[in-house]
Amino acid sequence: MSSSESVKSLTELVQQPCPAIETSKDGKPQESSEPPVSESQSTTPLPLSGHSALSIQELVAVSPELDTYGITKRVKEVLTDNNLGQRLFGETILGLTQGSVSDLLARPKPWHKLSLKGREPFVRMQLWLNDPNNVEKLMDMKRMEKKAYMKRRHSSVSDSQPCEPSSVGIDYSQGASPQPQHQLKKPRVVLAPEEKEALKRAYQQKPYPSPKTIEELATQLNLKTSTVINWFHNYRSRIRRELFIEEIQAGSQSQAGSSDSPSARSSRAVHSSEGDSCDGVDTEGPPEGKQSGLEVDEYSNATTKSQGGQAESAFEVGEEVPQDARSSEKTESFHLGMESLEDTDDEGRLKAPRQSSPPGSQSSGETLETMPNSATEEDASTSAASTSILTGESSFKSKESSEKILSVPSTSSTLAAGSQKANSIQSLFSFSEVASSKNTRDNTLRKKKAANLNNIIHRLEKAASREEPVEWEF
DNA sequence: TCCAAGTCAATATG
DNA sequence: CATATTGACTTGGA
Repeated sequence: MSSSESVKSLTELVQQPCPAIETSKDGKPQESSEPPVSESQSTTPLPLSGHSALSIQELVAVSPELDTYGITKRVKEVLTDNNLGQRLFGETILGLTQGSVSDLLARPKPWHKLSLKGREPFVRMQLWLNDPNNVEKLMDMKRMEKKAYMKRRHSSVSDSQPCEPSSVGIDYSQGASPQPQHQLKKPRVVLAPEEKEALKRAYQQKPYPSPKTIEELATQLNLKTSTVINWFHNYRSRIRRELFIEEIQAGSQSQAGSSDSPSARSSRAVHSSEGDSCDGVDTEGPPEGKQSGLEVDEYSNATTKSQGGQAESAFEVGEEVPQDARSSEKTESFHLGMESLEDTDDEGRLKAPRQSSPPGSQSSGETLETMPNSATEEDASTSAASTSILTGESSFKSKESSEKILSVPSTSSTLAAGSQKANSIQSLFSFSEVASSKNTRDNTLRKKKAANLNNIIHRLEKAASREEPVEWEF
């Protein structure tokens, strides 16, 4: 019964552009003339109480499309203007930790790409922005926190505080920790730059590595399998996200007005809307150059660029590529160069802080043990690649080349079926940047896009296994 | 099972 | 101190 009505009012509440805050510089074009729906029921701060959570979810369910980018922008303004931190805001208003808030504010995903759960924080933020007392409330919280802190400092008694989890063992050896026996702490794996590089390279060749491949990678990098798996998951989704924000920014700029329903891509067959951009093609971004055209013509760009890819061909043909590049066979082994780490040695790190020692034996390490400087000094030309993934492998500018290798070498074996078509598709994209010798640094962006493209290709291939893919038009 | 999306929480950086 | 990054975990969908 009340549903329809309450829903409506709630919706309006959410939509409201936040009249209170004076920070609204840009001001939204749409001003709701409706006086605030004094529905009150408070602003339900957090799930703490428990009785409010529900309403939020309902709200999310009926919420109109929100401008996530705009919301985060305003939130950031308000927070900085009032010297309020993300931690406080996150914990108090969103019920999230500082890190999550930071991430959310820095890289909001477009509304239409968010799940119900993912929309929740944005609805909360909007609600908060609409609350005339938002800042004050937070300030109060801040004060209270400070007070509590001070109190604690002066008297360590603290009756209402369990005194944290510290205590306990008091003195641990801390230094040696000879045997891995205290799993309670888990050191938190920190991948070395070289390891990340190797993984990225592996990703570019195979965004979705098979279990077997993952095993190999793990072994060769001396990482736990789960770490490799997690890394791929995280990398994939983070790359995807990077593109999202581009999408948002680009969108908000060029085509502002118009109907507010950017979402609905409504692609006939593909709901996945992965299409979010096949634009991936590099957008040549001069370092920090502010210029850049935020046009949406990237597509044209893409096409143009793609054809320039012949340079790549040279690469393909070049036998430089250590063996199997084109004839891999069963043992798909890739070669990820460790990339010379500049001059500075490198040896040391090998023993990263993690103690990866799978239960039981294992020790397949063998060759890769400590390969860094040892072999490969420069022989590379031939032998090297054969086995270890991490070998220095410096046969040639691996850096650049490998970065845009995207051409899944042979591998016809794996995806047999749709592979062929996929190949053609790939050819369409073959980027290949010719000389990028200039700013070799910072191709990160390009790299990411390329990676994403590969990702997309992979999906297409998968989807293609069903029917004739030839239709794709980009 | 795999994957993606959200998060957490440790740690890096500023 | 604050904010940013990132490996791992959780949840929910095929």
